[in-house]
Amino acid sequence: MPASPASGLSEAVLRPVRGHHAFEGCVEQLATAIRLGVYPLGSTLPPERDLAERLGVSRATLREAMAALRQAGLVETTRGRGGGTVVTLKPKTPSARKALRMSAETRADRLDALAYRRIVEPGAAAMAAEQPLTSAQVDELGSAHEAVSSATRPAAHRQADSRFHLTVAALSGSPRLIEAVTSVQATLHEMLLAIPVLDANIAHSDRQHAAVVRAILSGRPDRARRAMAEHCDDTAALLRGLIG
Amino acid sequence: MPASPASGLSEAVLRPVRGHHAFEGCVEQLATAIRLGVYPLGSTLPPERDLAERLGVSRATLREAMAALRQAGLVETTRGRGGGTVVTLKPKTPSARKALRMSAETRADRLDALAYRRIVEPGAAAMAAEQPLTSAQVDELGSAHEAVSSATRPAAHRQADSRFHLTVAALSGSPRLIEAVTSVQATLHEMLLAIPVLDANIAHSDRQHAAVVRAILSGRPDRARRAMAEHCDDTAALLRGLIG
DNA sequence: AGGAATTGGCCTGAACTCAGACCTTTATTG
DNA sequence: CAATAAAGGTCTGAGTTCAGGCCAATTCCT
Repeated sequence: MPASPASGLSEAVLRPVRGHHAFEGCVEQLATAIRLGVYPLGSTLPPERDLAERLGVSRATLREAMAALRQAGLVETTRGRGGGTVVTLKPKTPSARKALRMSAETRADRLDALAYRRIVEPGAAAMAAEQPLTSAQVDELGSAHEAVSSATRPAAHRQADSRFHLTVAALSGSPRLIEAVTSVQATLHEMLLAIPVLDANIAHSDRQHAAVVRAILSGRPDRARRAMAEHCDDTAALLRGLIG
Repeated sequence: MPASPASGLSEAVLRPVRGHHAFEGCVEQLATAIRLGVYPLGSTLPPERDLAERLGVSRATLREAMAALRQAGLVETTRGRGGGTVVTLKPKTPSARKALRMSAETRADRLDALAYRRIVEPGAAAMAAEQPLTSAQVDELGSAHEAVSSATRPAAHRQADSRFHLTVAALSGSPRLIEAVTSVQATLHEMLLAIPVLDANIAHSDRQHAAVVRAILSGRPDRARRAMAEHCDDTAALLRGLIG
């Protein structure tokens, strides 16, 4: 052995130090947040200076990203006090179109996202159930859940669903988990846009959401984990049919 | 409320698009890999061109990072065919020193790492147990485990332990999980260096490792998850005492 | 009405990063 | 011994990003 490390660890452990240019990363994060409904239609994004700081990027770079979003029609900007950047993107309606053209890499990445989700989202639910929640947090969870079950149009339902999952993750209080769930939801969202919405699936999904909420509110980590795991499994089964 | 999104999701979801400069990121990843034992003392790192590509960085940038590692005494470089960069850092011996001076942020981050670990490592173990393993992978797992239990000096034991956990993660086959475990092990490693090594702890830990290995080799995901969860809990208990 | 505050728009010089070509050193191979 | 291959060492010009200050528009407060 030529002094190189024994195993394949080397290949597995080293990861790109940063995938793309800074402004592309900003575009991606903001566009994802908008599409997932973190910033719903009509809401105003935080001021540029705040966003830049939060994204760890200079204002110049952030503004490049904003320009891209503007040009892509996701947002509109007005100046002056009380002005800002408002979301104008209408959520897309899921449909069963071109779900087929997919490179092997994309396919593998999506399967990985499903497997990863199966681990982090139940974990997040369990952790949320362990936390002592403030009444504001209880309200947030309640309204996030309410928004999903009362959404009528498929597009709105899709966004509300993402928001619900992100809300659960946020309740866990773990920055690492929140990031994990956010990135996994971004991938998931893309996949879900490619399948038609069936009422039966929605009703089923809502029941599972309700079970998760109950478990979290009553402080039962294990039950929350199992409920979320089941939910992930069912969604994954639906999606795996699509992509593989 | 001024049209800004209702919840605290906004603050939670947006994360720095990249923490630092590219070359700092490279230094960090390589130094971590070396300290965790991915590249043990005396081994040769991959050629610069390979490393640069794997880290997604230009060779110029990678070389800056290498220069930093060289200056810090972690590696030495020789030219010509068969040359390269070899690891010269001797693993540090754990000891109970200055574990006290710690900012509130650091403390919170470490607690988060422990909580996150409790979710991702058991998940990785379960996933590894689900995979059909090649005989090469079986060997890798075996020798990683063997290295831990047969290590005599505390410093070597520490590295072997990290390698063991990374190996389990690598067997899961999920890039996202591997990254999660790597980053969590980096933080954990720092913490573990600050506590003294007790033979009783090591023996206990080794028994748990063995249980994890058995469960993975016999293809029992649930058992693997529980075994790893128990192991994480015990380590965490040890560490939480240290950091408050 | 007038001033203060908030917000996006813009500019500049310095620092960082990239891609790729080319050079030098050293070991292997024929 | 000469040729080749494999590795690190160096250079250059272009593109990105940064920090921070200043400007312009608009609303809020007195």
